[in-house]
Amino acid sequence: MPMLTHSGLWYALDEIARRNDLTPSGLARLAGLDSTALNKSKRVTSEGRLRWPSTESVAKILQVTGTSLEMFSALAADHSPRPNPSIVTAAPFITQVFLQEQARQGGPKDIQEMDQWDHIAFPVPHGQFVYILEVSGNTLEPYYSDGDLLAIAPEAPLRRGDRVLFASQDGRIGARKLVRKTLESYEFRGLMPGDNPLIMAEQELLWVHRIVWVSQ
DNA sequence: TAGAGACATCTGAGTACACG
DNA sequence: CGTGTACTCAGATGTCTCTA
Repeated sequence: MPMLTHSGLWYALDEIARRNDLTPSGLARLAGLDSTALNKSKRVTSEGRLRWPSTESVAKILQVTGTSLEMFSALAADHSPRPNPSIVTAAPFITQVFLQEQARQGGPKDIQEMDQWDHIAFPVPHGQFVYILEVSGNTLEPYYSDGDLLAIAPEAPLRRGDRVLFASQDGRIGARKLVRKTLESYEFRGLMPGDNPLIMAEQELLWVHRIVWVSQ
């Protein structure tokens, strides 16, 4: 169960502003709050104590932007810290368009062998190989939007509740939460409560990789 | 538009007390 | 003894104002 963290909550509010083409000040005004209510300076006191927006303020922001509580929770959870992160200085950096093209061609099965892409720095669990996927288009919405970066650990063991990225034999790329895996199939759910389950046979899938980090 | 300080207002924990 | 209510007050959040 993801925790609602201070950074995650403020990240979610910033993301809601960004997705509505607003600055934090603009979002605050739109919600009927003081324009400085979402200032960076109002998030931590001069003594270093974390400040949290009231539930009333959050409710107003969700209402005026038409953002569901589920979406807000998902945004905040996406920014929750992973346990024992370490800084990986380099990882293959590929686009969703490229990944989809590879999936249509029946691959790639072993992304770790790819090394001709850009590299960036980001935090991931220690010692795991990862690659960075830049989301393009709207095929992963509402979970991930154009320009989001996902760190994918293709060799990480899959566990119940993991967020995963998968490629189907017909070239589709999808993001879901893994509910269970049997010998013959995978059962997924959407990242939002109430999303319909998705059951895919093992032979329908090219690969299923664990999402270990998200930067939006 | 954002940052920062001062101040107003609100919230909730703690406490005391009454009542069944 | 358990529960409900009223009160106090420290701390937290929101607003105002000024500056950059």
